[in-house]
Amino acid sequence: MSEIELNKVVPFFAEADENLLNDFRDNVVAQRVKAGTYLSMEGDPCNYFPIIKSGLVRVFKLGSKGQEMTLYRIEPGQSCILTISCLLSKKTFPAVALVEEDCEVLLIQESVLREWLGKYNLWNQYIFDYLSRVLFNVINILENISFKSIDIRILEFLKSAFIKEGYEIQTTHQKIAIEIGTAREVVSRSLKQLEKQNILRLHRGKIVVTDSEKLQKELSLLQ
Amino acid sequence: MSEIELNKVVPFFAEADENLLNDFRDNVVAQRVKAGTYLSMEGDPCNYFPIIKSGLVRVFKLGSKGQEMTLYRIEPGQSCILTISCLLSKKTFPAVALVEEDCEVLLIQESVLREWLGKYNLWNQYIFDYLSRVLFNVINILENISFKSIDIRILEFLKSAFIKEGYEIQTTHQKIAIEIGTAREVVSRSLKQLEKQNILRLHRGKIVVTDSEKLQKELSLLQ
DNA sequence: CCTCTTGTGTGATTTAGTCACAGACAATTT
DNA sequence: AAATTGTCTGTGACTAAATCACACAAGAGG
Repeated sequence: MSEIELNKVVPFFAEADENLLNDFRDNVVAQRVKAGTYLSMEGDPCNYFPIIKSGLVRVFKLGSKGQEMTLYRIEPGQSCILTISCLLSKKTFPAVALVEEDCEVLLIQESVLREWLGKYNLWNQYIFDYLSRVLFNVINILENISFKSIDIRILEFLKSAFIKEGYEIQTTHQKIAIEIGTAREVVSRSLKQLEKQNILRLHRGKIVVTDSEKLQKELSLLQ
Repeated sequence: MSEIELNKVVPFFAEADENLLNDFRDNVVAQRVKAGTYLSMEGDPCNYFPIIKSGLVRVFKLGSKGQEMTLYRIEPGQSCILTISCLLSKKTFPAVALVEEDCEVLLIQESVLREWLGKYNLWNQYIFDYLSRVLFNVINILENISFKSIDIRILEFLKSAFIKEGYEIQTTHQKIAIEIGTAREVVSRSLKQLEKQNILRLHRGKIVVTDSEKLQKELSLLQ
């Protein structure tokens, strides 16, 4: 893997010295993984530490009746922080990691990871940074679930989806349910209400925002 | 502070070298804090990194209507991992830290913390360890809230309280509610049911377990 | 013994989650 | 073009949990 390529994928390599770069090149195994495959299931032992070079992975909790609760996503340049925690504390993986978009994954062996943690401070920082980011994220999810109403959570989801995708939001009610941690029917009913308020129009696999200001107003009204 | 004292408080100092120990002695400020004081509130900036030498601190999320949701507790030898994350990522504290039992707190300045992270690997490990422990804990709370019924969560609380305290559990319904993240009335009603099943007897500020086997049986029946 | 604070009990109501289906839409096959 | 299939959406009925609004009880301190 060329140096230029590395820099693009993992930002912190821009600051890395020769030793770390060489070490990285020598010890990393690249692998392609198709969308739909499970990188790990609840209870799996962790042997390799993965960095996502391209693609998208969703990490979520699975309930006994198939309910899902998204914890975080891994984007290019990021890594699965739960895997690191598991590797270092010798626990098993406490969630499910599912590839959402075809991935190129860089794998690093446990022993190598440990060695690098002792050797390279930059490496420590990189991992530390993601670990606290995920912790903040999970605490935020906990806050949403504990203290905010379904209506607010759906409006917030729509708002951020609107910012990312624009007026046409490509998603299903089921997918929204998984993101905000509730049941599909609940999402359907709440969306129907918003349609009656002329904030949006519902279609199969698509939501069209018709009045983004009203959406914003409704949100600030409720919270 | 003597070396012997340090070892007792923070286990990893047993393995520390002279440099770290000296550095620690030179840069740490000890402070006493009374039960009931708030170490930090939501949105506070973090300036010092605290290690709890004695006492007990509860870190929790506070909802808009005063609802509380315990995230984790800090026991002697442990530190407030959220504070570290905040210090290093320059975010504000995302929760409330309340002293439950009188504390002796060791304070370390941000600049010193950063220096040590670069210098001492043991120090990195210590922080890393707590960070992932809290992350696992918060994910576990999330799982409980999302997927488990109130009855199960109360039975699990009682089980672990029984293991810690024995047949007489000194607590209030409100405190249980805060621990498992629900409302006081919900706890009262569920406990009343358990009393009707002759699993326990309710008193003011105290719950007496009368049939621990039945408690265990009920728990395995439900989950 | 009275007063005040803190803790508990309970009905009524609202919100959210679960269960059980009925259709609806779109892609593919016949 | 019609039939088949899988996925997505809508909705009523029911259950679980949270919220609201009190009444009352127990114990601490004067």
